[in-house]
Amino acid sequence: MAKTIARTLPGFMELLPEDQIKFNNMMDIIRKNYEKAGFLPLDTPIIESSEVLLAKAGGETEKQIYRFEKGDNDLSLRFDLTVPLAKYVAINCNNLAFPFRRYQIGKVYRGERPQKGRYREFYQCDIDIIGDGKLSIKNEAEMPSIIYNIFNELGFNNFTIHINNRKILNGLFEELGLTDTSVDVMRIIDKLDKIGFEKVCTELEKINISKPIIEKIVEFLEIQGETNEKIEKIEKLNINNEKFKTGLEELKEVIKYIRLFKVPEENFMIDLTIARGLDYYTGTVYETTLNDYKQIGSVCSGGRYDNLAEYYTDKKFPGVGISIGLTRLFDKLIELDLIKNKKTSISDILVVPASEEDMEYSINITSKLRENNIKTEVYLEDKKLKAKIKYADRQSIPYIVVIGEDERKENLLTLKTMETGEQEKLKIEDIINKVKG
RNA sequence: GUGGGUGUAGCGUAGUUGGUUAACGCGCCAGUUUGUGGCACUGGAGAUCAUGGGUUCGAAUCCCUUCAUCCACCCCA
Repeated sequence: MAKTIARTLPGFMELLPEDQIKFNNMMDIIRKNYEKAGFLPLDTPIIESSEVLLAKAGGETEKQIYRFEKGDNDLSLRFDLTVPLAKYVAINCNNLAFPFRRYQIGKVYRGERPQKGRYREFYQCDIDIIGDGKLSIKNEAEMPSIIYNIFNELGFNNFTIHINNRKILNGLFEELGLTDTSVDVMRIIDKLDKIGFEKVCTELEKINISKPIIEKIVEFLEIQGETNEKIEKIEKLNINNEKFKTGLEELKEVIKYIRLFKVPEENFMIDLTIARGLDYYTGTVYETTLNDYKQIGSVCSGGRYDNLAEYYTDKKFPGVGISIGLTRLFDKLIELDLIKNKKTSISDILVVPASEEDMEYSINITSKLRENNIKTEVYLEDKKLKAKIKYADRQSIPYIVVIGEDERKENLLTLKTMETGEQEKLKIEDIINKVKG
């Protein structure tokens, strides 16, 4: 029979068990930290009606969304977790306690040309806090503290959470008379870390921004110093624009509470150059970089938005959220060989019957070990002993228990530590203690 | 959507002034070792050189087609 060529679509991540274990470990850390801060789990369907997903029409999402028909239904795969959240809140707002703190970890889909670090299916790990009508700005300070805890636990210490407030930039643009082009200007500024000041200026010239104004923008973006210094310098500019002033006040308050949430000074900074491409952010915005690996780009981004569910309801739901693009993050970390090889096996012990006669006894031992919460596998195939041991080696299982005629007669088990090759005959209780310890 | 690169065993590559049986490393399987994995040694399996066509006495190598894939831009996580 002619066989079909087995292949995985480009842009889809598929891992070997060893890497999948590492991936799951990262996801567990993220989930644990989200729950530690009191966020509630949420899962929504991967498929939604196109009407709902595309309520906010236009632009890139429409181009990149996977859309299809099944019968008369016009369906789409979700391209982020925020839009489904908006729908969910609009439907369930009467049954939710506000502020609603939810986390969601799930796959999202984007039909783009795949390339380095860009996937068509990838995991997003989101948290959002949604207010009913109002939401305190203090929530915007809590987000960085959660980011801090996660990246700390993931084993990075040299990372920076960049913080800015969109109102500051928008206010500045207003003051400079750039109302029509502010979105474009924002997008160009967002590329600063990638293409540098010179090219940003060229790009700005291209969209007909005059040189004196470009100079003013650059001058503003180049403000340097420690957090408090920066705030002072911004204040000294005496820009008399309401939006700008509000933004600055908000930024000051967020900084104050970030400190209260115990984010160390070296792990956050005011960064006037981050703008974020997405248009729905209205206030505070965040990006997080690993400073030793800046080429990765932002590993966790988010911000404040004023009206989450505006396309589904008249009620106002302001919110703040962040998202970790886990698939891309993992991909980069693997590429840079940055994931510490803690443990790549699932089982702690492989029970190895020396021959078929030892099978019954071995299965009993396996059950006992499992009853004691030890992750245990038993090798059931009729193969040579060396093949059985090789299996444990391949799976990086740290211990094997060999059971043969001698062991059964003596009522002792041979425990072999794979890494050192040492082996000793022990009672099952001793093995349980040793492996657990 | 725009522009560029690349397709040779499972993976990574060598082989291009066209010349017999396509080479190497890793991996895989077996044996040396019938109660012991990694290391070493020995042997083995595995490739219609992406596809279709053309040029030629002769094509992995030159030309064209198609397909696949990668990178960059756009945009984003």
